[in-house]
Amino acid sequence: MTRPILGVAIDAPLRRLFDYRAPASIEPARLQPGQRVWVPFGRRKAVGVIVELRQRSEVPDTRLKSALALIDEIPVLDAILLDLLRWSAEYYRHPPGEVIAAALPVALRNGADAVASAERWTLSAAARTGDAAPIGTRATRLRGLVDYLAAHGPGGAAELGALSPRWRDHVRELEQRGWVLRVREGVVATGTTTTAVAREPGPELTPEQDAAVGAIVAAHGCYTPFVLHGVTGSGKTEVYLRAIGAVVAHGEQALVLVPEISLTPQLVARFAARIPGPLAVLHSGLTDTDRLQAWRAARAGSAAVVIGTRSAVFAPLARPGLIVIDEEHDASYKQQDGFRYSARDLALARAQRHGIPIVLGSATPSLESLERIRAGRAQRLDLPKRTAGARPPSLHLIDLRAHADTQGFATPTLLTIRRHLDAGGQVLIYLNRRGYAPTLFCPGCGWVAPCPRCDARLTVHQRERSLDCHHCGTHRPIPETCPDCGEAVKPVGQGTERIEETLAGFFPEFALARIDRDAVRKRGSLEQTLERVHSGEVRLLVGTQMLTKGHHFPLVTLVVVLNADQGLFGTDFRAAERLAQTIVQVSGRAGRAEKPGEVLIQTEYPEHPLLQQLVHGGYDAFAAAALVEREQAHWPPFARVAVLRAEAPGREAPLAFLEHAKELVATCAVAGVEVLGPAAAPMERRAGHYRAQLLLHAATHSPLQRLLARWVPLLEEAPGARKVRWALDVDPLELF
DNA sequence: AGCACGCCGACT
DNA sequence: GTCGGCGTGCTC
Repeated sequence: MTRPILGVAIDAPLRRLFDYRAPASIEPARLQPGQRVWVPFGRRKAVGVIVELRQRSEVPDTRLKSALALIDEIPVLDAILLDLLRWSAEYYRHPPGEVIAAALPVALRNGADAVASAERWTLSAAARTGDAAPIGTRATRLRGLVDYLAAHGPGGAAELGALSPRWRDHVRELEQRGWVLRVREGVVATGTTTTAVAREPGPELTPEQDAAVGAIVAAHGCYTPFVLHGVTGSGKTEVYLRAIGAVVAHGEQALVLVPEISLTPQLVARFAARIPGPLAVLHSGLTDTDRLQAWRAARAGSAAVVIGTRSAVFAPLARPGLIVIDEEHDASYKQQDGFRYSARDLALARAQRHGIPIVLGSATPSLESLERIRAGRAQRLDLPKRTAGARPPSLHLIDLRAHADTQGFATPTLLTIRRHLDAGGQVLIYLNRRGYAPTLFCPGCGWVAPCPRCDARLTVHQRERSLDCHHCGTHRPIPETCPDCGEAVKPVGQGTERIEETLAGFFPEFALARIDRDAVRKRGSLEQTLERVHSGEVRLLVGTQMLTKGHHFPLVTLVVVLNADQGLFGTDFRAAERLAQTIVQVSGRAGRAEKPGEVLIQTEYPEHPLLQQLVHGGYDAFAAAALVEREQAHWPPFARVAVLRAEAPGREAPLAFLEHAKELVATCAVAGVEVLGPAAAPMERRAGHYRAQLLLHAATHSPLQRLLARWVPLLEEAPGARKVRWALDVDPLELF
């Protein structure tokens, strides 16, 4: 076999592979796709991943360079992962090097060793034959190390460290004098595993849980997608734990994906207490070293369970047995910049390639997943009842037009809060708007404080005494008076900070806490607040979305949704789905223990069909109706869409680029793809950039993919493509 | 993305 | 006279 050509992916925004001659020193038989290589790239050195081995290259011989060195013997990407990543790069039309980079820990992207190794020291041949430089008579520490190595053979940090506190200095000195040699040896990676704790026995399963576990276990070794629809408190996690337990008992590994916000130490502790084996954790808060260790433990198979956020979908697994996606409807599974992949969709593709079952769990399954069930592409598992006899909460709509409104609260709402507090219950108030007030207003001339860099208003933060833009981070002091007319300005509207103040005025005798990004900014303050809530000290809890994810509040008997209307008339086809999910998720915080829960939803549109369906038929009724609407309107999951977004410092450039892009669609000669726009984004200016987008719509996957394959290369060449920042989003979560 | 080349403004 | 601004081009 002659020196092959390597098709190499390099972490650069270029939609192609780069061809290199194999390194001269490497036997061709050692080369495999998935290995990393050092390559000369432009005027620098880069780490690349071999994607293909070929005999020929289209690149002229004169321009072809040789790879410098092979980094791995064992590929960092096995055949299945590499295939998944190649498919992803095509599907999302994203540069292959960036796609592969997304799948590897930073340390590996920079050339670190993929195999865990340990340093050991051994006596050199020179030391044995007496040729080493002499050690002085007073250097007893050095002598002691040499004697130890002579008596016991090679030693590592643990053994040598026991001999002397400054052993590293001494060993270095011995190395310099030629007495010892350093050797690296591969070891089994142990990774970021939690310390072993006593395994707790699980609770007894309900018949529904038992049936769900049975179905998942029976699918062992076969690609079988399950959608586990379990109402809040029905014990989804228990189902995961049992199914994972069975997989681990088979000697296989489970991969568990969770939304960013819910990967808390408590969740990890719960898994650690129940899984009979080491756990590797992968999330964005880890150091590069920790990530590398967890990655190694996953690949070596020493981690029985790998639990992580979005990017953990690419974690290597020595013996894959099961994939679990918790809260599969959660938006954090879709990467919102760069390589815009859906970890949920890629996990399905991965499970299929491995031939293993996958569980998508949620109390509010995405319409995509519900349609997957209807079309027979997933098996439904239901947990319709709460465990421990807890009853589902009752939902009531409060008509904001029919009742007096006191600083955001309708009178019946205040009376109900009073009733629950007097009965000893805990009350949770949900408002998805942090800060004190969304606007600073001048009653004299009508001026409102604008963000200088966005088409948005600045939010008043009373405690910080600042005006903040929640879109670009602009931060400035609150003016005393109107800059236009000089009159005194005042905050208008409600944010969580103001709601906290209002409630403190209404119910001064009850302890109050707020949970939102501002209130928990300090490290550990979230834990402290949660502790005060769980102890029952706090009686009124105000918060944003942060409250609805991953936290359980068993003492809460009343949940109030202050304003449901923001999502009711959204321009996005997913607005209704998101609102329903939010309401159901926040409602699920009520009445988890033996106390029955009550939920009040304040709205100006109590007759709105979405709210009526939710209140009277629950999430299932809502979802069924929403799916009918989606089908009639030809939106996903009954159609495929992609969005081309562009932004630039000037207003015209993005629109001009998208207009040109639209004309290029026609030259691609692909039937069955409709182009809508271009249109400015609803908030056109953000952080000083003007934004616009173009929507592509097709009935099915294949014409859209055929078009994108021809279109995106044209976009890269297009004049004006360098004047804007553009990005393609296939299967976007948000249209605007 | 990096990195270099290249051509016009305010400074030692 | 140079240091340095960011436009343009290239990476097997």
